[in-house]
Amino acid sequence: MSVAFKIKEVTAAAIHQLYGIDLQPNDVLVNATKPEFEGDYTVVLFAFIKQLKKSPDALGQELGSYIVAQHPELFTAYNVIKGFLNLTIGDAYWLSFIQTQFTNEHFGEAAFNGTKVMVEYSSPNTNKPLHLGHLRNNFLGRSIAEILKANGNEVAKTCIVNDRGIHICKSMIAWQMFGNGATPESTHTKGDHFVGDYYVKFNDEYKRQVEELKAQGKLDEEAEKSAPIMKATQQMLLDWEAGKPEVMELWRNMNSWVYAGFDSTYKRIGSDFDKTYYESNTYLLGKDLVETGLEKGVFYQKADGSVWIDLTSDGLDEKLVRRKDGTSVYITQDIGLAEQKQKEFNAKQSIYVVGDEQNYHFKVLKLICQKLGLPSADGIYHLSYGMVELPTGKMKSREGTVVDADDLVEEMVNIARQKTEELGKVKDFTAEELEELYDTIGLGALKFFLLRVDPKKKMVFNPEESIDFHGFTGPFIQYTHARIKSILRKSGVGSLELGVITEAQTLFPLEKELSIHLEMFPSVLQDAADEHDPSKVAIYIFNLAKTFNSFYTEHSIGNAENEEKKTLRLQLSQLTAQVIKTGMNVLGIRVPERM
RNA sequence: GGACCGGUAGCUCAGCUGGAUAGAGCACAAACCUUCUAAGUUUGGGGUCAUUGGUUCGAAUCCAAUCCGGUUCACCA
Repeated sequence: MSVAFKIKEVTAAAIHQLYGIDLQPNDVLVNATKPEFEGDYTVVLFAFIKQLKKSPDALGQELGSYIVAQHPELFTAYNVIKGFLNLTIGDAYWLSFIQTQFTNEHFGEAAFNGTKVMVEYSSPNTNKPLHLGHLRNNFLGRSIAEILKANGNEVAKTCIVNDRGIHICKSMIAWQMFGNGATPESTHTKGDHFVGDYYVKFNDEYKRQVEELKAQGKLDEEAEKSAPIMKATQQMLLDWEAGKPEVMELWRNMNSWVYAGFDSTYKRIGSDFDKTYYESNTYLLGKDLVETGLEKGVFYQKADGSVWIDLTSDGLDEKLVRRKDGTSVYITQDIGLAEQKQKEFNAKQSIYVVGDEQNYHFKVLKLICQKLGLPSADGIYHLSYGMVELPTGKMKSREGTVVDADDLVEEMVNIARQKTEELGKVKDFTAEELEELYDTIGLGALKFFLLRVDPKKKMVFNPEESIDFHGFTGPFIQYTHARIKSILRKSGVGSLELGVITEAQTLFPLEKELSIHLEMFPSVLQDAADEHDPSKVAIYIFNLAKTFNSFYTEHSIGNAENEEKKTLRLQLSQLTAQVIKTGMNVLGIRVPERM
């Protein structure tokens, strides 16, 4: 349990004892004490003064003296300023904390709690390669899965591949028209890029045909509808649904190229899945649930045969769940898939990592599942994240303003290579070790950049300015880790064989500050899981690294004033490195031993 | 038009269950490597927290209105 929470408990208990008022620990507001005041943690008293009819100062004095007297093992002093009760934690507490945790490689992680959670993420279309937006999705999904694991959950990662539909047929048609039998192998192109190029070709040709028809005097809408290439694409979708052999073969071929491309990108960025669903297998799911819904009176049928649900009483609209031709729509498939996943995994919570433009969709999905009384309903959680935008606005594939995932990863790794070479600190590394280091740093910079921002918020990426390697960045934290490891190596101690601190000693401010930061780690991990927000971890780790670097600059570790101090500082360093490693790992970022 | 999200330093972002003088990083100006990794540290300048009103001991945070930006409300997925 964290000290901050203990203070809440102790304060609530004290108020109960002294004034007979029952409080929950979380009714007590506890903050870190501002640096300009004496103390470590501050209890904010204003909330209680009305109820207790006491002046803030009197209440603070009474509470402070009571709490300190009751818990001498924890507190050594208090002071009251205005309505703030500042408490000082004794050095003995921090020393004991460091002493008991510095060898704990799982510090911060919770014990297995038996809860099953599903995380669905990535979910690409097979008509074009991954871009920066997908990277945010993949990093978020992977990270939230790791954060949940660290909090004791059993996590299953899933992916739904959107491998069918009109957009896939567009690439297929364009390949038939312009491909001349080319393949990724024959053109030495990565499969997903190869197929994506035909998607672009489709759009170019389509635009050309529309212009041509308009020049012949047709109206916009008519031209768009009657363009031969669009008609051919629509026919192809019908042929696909009918299972026409040559269309199926082309479809399988093109998808296999895309999958090969995706696989190599996934491998590089560290995305993996316990189970992959393909929409071509799941798009018919949910049909039986439409019948169920009709029987239960949750859905209703219109005169033309289409089936709807009326959500106006929930403040939403009417929503179609089955077309008049009897085919199902997106939401119906999703309901069906939710049920299928529920049957397969029986998870308590099912997290969907999907962009915020689908907020409405997931609201509706959950609502419909609840109205149908499905077991999956209450576990549905939409982890909604904002778009990654360019300074000029949204990325648009049609306007060529998309930041390609593979290109960006490559660029980041190249920058890492260049900077590492300039600094020249790892000249003795083998070629393989160097490549691994460049990957670690380049991808670390990229992942940290995308994860350090609150997922809910949209964010801006400027391709003109490369992602930084200084300050609030992945490499800064990786560097701090490598630096600590270097110190530990030079001090000639193995990780588990540091001495015992026996004497009570006085902590310097930065030693204490570092201890306080370290002690917060478990509650930060828990908070990140509760909020589904990896940025909490990113921000925390950054502040920890910054605190360590100040501590490092101020105090010598290997040549400390005496053996006691040396032992303490080595233990502090060791635990800091451990927390950085665990924290970065849940973000999906590796930390090097040297850089 | 309805619903939802956002607007904090030149830029990118924290802070939002109301609490002490609103914080980081980048950029800018300067200082610090014969001793543990300078991808570092320290210092400085930089703010009408979109606007207006309200709630109260106290508002960047809550409420209302307004302005600006975004998303969504498809027999697309």
